[in-house]
Amino acid sequence: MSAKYHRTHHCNELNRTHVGSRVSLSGWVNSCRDLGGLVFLDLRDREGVTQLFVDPAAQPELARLLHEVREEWVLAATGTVQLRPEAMANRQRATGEIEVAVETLTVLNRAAPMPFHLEDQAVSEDLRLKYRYLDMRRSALVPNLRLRHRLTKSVRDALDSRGFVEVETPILSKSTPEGARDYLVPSRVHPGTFYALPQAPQQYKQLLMVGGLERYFQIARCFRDEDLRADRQPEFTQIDIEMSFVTREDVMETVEAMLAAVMREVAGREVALPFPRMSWQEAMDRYGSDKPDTRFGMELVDITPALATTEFRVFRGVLDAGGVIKAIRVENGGEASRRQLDAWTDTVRLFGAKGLAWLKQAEGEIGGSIAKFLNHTEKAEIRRRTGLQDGELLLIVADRPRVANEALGRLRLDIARSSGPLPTGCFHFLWVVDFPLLEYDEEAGRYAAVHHPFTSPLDEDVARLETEPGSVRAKAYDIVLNGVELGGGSIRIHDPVMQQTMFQALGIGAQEAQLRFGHLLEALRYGAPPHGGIALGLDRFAMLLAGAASIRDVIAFPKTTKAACLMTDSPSTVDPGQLDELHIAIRREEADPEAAAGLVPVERR
RNA sequence: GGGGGCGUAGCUCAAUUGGUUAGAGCGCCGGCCUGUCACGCCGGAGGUUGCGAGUUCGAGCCUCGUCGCUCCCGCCA
Repeated sequence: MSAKYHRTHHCNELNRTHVGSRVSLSGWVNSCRDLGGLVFLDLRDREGVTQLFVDPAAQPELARLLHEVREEWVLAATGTVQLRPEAMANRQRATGEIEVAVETLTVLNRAAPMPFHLEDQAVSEDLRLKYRYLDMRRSALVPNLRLRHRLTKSVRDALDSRGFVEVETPILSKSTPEGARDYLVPSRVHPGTFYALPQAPQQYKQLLMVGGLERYFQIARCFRDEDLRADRQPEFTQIDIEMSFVTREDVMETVEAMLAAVMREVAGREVALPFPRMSWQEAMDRYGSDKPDTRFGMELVDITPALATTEFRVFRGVLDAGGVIKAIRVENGGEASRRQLDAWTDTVRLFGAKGLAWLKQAEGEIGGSIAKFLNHTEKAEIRRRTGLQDGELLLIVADRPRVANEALGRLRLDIARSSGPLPTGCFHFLWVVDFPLLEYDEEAGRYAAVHHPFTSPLDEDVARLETEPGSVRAKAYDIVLNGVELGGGSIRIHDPVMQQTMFQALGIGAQEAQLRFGHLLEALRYGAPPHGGIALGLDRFAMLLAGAASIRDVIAFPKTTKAACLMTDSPSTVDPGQLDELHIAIRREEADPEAAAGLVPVERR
């Protein structure tokens, strides 16, 4: 009870109403200002900072102790709250009007000099990752983790109140051929076999529906051994949901209600329901993306009709090959420099576009890189379709629809982001529906599932599954927030025959289907209810709510883009004995004979 | 797998055309200081310029390779 670090208050609590009270605080030394005849010490805990005050004349032994004290030492202090002199109040802080006149001070722990300034906003990220526990003491990370906690709790409450049951599914799972690369875990007791870490609890949650659970959810850790991005980590968390006896509308309504509750509780915001819905085709046509950011305009305009009879060779070639000519109109773009246009050209080339054409208008006249190839009618028609005005710029890509859309979609985002911050505190939810069911994979020479192989086709498209598979749409839906894919789901196939048909369309033979998905196929035979669900990226959601630039900022211990943990230095080599037990031998890499021969220690850094 | 950016003191950065002993601020160590709040002032220590080759009379700077961090393309059912 009376431990020396017992606290009566936290460090963001005391104000003028506490003056005269005897209090105890514990925390870290944020800074210590020894003025010689006066000593101030800012004590910090997770809630805030309180100034401690010591008068060396009155307490010489305390002053001597404080002389030793350094940044980030851990202290417990007891003293009396006193008002600061009027002019000395710090209005920046909740506790700025008072200070604690110290009576006893205990050093709970010393601290080595910090590897970086905790207050320094410019510290490199690898250093922050190596000393994540110090990074956490700074202002940004802990509030993000607390926000994430509130988010998770709010999700649990919202789903619980709607009859959902939280169920844990196995982490040691089964490898499946479709989808992302698996993280594998070797089996000790079954030599030569492997578990896979789940990319998602997809099959388990469907089996829970067959099991009659009806409403399932899980805050589920998922693992994918693919290359990283600012919004992609090798392990991440999904809000995983599955429901029985539901249509797409039922799932979307449930998710909307949950998201509205979360937005209210976590962000204090009311969002209008239902969320807007847009077909995948419309999203691609208007925004060049299957996750459009609808916070701003600058939509893609199809100017193909204006150029249907063009004799400009480049455009003619594209049109004759079945391509399209699309444009975005950039307000205030008329002044764009050559250098800027070159940079934009590089951007569209990333997506396979051969080039970027541009037009601009000044004093009613259209000029630009391709102006001389267009006749008067074509220019007028382009102006009519795009609304081009003086001082504005038109960026044009002529290519296959997919290339033109994606290139301009990216350009649209880049230009919007570079021409000033996008509206903050603004949350545009959007459903994108009617995704294609299948997509032709050039490399594999077969169709692949756009969502996953358990996704149900639209009823009206089923007939085309075997004749024209590329045109079949899915009972799938993505939820998009501010241009970020927050989650996606679908109504699943619950008919074993349909599931077999789907595997066939994917080029998965009956034998392989049985080997990889036999458990699911069999389960569908025993009275599987119609069911569907969704999975939402918890990390991305937290990132957006926190206004963070990367999901690393809302994950306590994230990994680098090479999937390494700089703090624990994982992955790492293991004891040969461990490998023996797992029946695993490390193959020597040909590329580096010295390292393979063990002449050079393998190091990372 | 590919492309861009970055790598110099504990941290953040500088260093002219390739030229003498690689500097500054903060931090660290020592001292001074009665109203500070990233206190201030004086003094001091601190460097394998990520690593390895090469070019050169001479490399932090140029070339090649390599490692790490990061952004993007591919990839991510």
